[in-house]
Amino acid sequence: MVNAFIRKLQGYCSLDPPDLALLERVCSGARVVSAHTDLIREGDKPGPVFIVLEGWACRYKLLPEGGRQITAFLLPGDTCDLHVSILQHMDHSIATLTKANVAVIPSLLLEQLTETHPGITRALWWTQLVDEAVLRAWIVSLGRRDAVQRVAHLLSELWQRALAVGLVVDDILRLPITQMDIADALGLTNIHVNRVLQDLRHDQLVRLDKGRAFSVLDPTALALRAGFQPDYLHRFKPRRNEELAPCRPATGRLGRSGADISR
Amino acid sequence: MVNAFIRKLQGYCSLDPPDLALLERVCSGARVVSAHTDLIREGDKPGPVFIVLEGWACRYKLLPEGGRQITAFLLPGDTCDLHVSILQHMDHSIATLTKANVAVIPSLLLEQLTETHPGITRALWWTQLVDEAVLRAWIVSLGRRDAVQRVAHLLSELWQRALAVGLVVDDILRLPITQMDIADALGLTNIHVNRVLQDLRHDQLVRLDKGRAFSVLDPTALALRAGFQPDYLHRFKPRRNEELAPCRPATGRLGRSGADISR
DNA sequence: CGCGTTTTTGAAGCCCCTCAAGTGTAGTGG
DNA sequence: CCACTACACTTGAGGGGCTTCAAAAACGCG
Repeated sequence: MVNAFIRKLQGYCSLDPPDLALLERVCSGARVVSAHTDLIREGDKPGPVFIVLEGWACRYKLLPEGGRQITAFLLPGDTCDLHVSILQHMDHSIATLTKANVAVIPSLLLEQLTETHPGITRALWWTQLVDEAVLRAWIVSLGRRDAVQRVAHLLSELWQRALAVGLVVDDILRLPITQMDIADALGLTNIHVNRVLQDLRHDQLVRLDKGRAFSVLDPTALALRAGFQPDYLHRFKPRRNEELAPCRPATGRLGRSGADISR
Repeated sequence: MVNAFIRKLQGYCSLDPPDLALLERVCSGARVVSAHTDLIREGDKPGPVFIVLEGWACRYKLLPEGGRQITAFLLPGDTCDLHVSILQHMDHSIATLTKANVAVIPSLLLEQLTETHPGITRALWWTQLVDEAVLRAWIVSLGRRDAVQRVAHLLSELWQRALAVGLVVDDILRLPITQMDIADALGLTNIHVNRVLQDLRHDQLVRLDKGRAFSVLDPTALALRAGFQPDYLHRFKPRRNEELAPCRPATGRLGRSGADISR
């Protein structure tokens, strides 16, 4: 089976066979990292670029008061930023949530790679734009959705992203994360996340499995509940659950047209 | 006076005189846009790249139910993403908040520019990394800070960014935005923002001026109230208010070291 | 089996929202 | 100059969603 990183990139762009082979080789030197291990910490000098090949990780920031806010989940195929190395220090930490298989690419190597392979460069740009779009969607959830919608939206997003890298098997996505992780991602308490999940379970949208992992049962109904519109993930390859049609939001206060601005 | 965009880039990197002249020329064809005008809308096909030279703008998303969530404020010197043009459609809208002066750069021109001028390219990478860091800080605010801290943090961030482009005059930063805008940015109601601002005014941290604009009076105390740590803005040029020393947050649950991962 | 972690349940309370009204300010036109 | 309008800001009362605190049950791993 092709690795998750390549599989994800192919969801955005068509890559030439030579590019594919090159990426395959670059990722070959992966190493296993146990669960709950920091790959890099806030304040550290940025080092190599990480690519998660198996397992789950997250970006997070700690508050002076002791709280933790997760700002992104990294699934297999996800990377940390391309150009972090030009910064003096990390402004957030990255840690594994489960045992993970992580490719470690020297930033210099990646730089050379992008300079000589425009196809790969373009695919990486795409992933970065999607990462930013995900951050914005995260903000919308935290700012304007209630707890049920937040959980449903997060699960819907993870479902779509998991589909893209083949993490959904038998129509089931197993989430190897705790309710505490979800709470820290959504700005809630684990207690309230628990109650929300009970609601969703009662409505047959998710299920709690053995082994501290729950599954998404009905992604369509879940997306409906969340007000989830998958456009922002910017995938162009056909995906399942196409019935989640993008709906244009009602026009708001800022109604004046700016069409003439562009030209 | 040099334009805000160039001034901002110089806060990150040293640019050669020829690069400066080139940027100056690229920005010369700016146009005036009246307040509350969409530069581009969610769903639109991405067009040219905008650079705000004067005035304020914001990125925002509308919800199906009608709410608005602002995900970023664009100050003079700020741009929209470099590579948006490779996406099929915008996942968010960008609108002016005040009357603004906006440079409109064809994406093709910008592409050529970056291919031939590595210094400019590097500076633009930097701004993009900072934009992402700002998004993450935004998430932390929405997820883990109460209303007073959120407002104080936003004002502190805007203060620092305004300093970088010379928007702070006589130790005063005028914010030409409404309390509604702040509310839509912070996931609050305008009513509650109003009460929070009254608290901050009572403590002599901000002031309400004539002409629907308020000023930051005591940025140091404000930053203290917010738990604001300016590191994430990644500026290397000396800035004022250096007394806001970055403090390393307490180590959290994810304590295991991953130092050995990097090499 | 035993212990740490995670999940679950209950009760009390607070932060912020909703609804509703009222005040102030700027701009417009008679 | 003053009505008239539109918009932003302000104030109050009541309610709900989520938190905090506390403890028990369930699970998983050595």
